[in-house]
Amino acid sequence: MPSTPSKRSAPMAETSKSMQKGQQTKAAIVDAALGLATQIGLEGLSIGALAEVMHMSKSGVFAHFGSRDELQMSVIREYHTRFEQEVFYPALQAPRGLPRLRQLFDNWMQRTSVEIDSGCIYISGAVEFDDRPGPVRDALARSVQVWLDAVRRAIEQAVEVGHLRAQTDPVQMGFEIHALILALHYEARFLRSPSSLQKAVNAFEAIVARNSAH
Amino acid sequence: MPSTPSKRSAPMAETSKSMQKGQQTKAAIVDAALGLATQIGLEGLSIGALAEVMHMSKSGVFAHFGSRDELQMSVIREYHTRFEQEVFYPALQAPRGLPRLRQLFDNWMQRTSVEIDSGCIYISGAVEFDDRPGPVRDALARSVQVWLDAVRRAIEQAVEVGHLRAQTDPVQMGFEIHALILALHYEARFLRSPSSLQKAVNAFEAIVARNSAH
DNA sequence: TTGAAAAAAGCACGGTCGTTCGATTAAGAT
DNA sequence: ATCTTAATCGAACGACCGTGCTTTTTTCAA
Repeated sequence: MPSTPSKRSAPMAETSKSMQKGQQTKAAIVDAALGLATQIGLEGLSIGALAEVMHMSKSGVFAHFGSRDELQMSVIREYHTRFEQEVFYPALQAPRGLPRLRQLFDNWMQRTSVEIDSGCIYISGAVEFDDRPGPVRDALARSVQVWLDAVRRAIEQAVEVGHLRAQTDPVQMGFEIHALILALHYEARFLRSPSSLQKAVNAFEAIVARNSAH
Repeated sequence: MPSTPSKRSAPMAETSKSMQKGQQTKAAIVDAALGLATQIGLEGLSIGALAEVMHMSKSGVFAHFGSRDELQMSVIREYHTRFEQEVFYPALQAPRGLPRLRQLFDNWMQRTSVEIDSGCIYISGAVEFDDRPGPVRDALARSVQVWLDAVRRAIEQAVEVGHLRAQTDPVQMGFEIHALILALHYEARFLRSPSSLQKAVNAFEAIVARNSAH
């Protein structure tokens, strides 16, 4: 019977299908680690706490990764994958140009809204690793950059198809959109300020209007 | 001879003037602690490391605060004071309205630029404490809110004196300006993306233009 | 069903953490 | 110069950290 032994209900990359027991529990560990990391940050993520959640021994958990860095990078990879699945790919169904850009922002904001309760490791990780060189920082920065580049490309397409003015600076516009997400996260999650979501929507519409053709 | 025995050259609230030795070294400790906290965060700030910097024993440092929370809150208070001195008060010399708002943003951005090397505890602290209730979180959130309220008030004044359109939503505009600072910090400090400062300036001008009278 | 290989556990190590407490030194007023 | 008080030190505590080893358990195929 191919029932998954995972304790958490969140989506997992692969379940049991032609997986040895090892990879299976490793996936479950990464899943739990991601849950912990979004709440207390990548730095706050400890192997002991993770083992407790998994009902395993510390060394049992540790053996799957070999180092704390590898554990953190596994979490980053998993987060990257889910971000792609939830935010990026679904937006590709919208037509090129403004509709797709709008969909990307909507999905992004939707995800950020969820993360007001759970936290976002692209944001918390940036603060935790901005001064700490190493492989984890590199992996995180690369992952973020991939996403920001995707947003910029969507803006460029919107210019190409004539939805946005030709003088639109895609990098500048990407910066401004990214800023809205950061402020939404900050004001909603830390300051518990209500209606932050509406403010982000308003600001996005203003940015689009300013760069719109006609 | 009233020379200050402080090891660091950063500005200190009070030096020796009618200060017992205790308060004097406490001020020096807070000064050093602020320096550490801006680099590695309030959470990363450890009493042991602080004692080493101060050439003191752990317990000697600890005795001045009685708890780690009190140390962190002392750092927050000190940061608040310096932020006021460097960003807020100087801008009050500019005339009410758009000039003062511009000056506030300039000073804020200037400070953020410096903090691209040193870090900003209003930003790092937000992600460190967004899920951790307690007195430190409260002190930090209150301190941030005081500043954001000051920015909002400056916007309201700009509306009152007719520099900005009457339909301008000060809370909305404050959100958007705050967003630029967050993005500047994120992209410059974490992603090491160049010309982030110029992007923030451009975006600010666009926001002002959109809300300007005439 | 047996046996090799993989997974997990158990235990210990050196280290850092915040905090406590008693002893020791320095400071400031008389 | 003395004495009280404040400031600092030194050592220790329990807890948690990441990691390395060895042993036990589980898995999976022949």
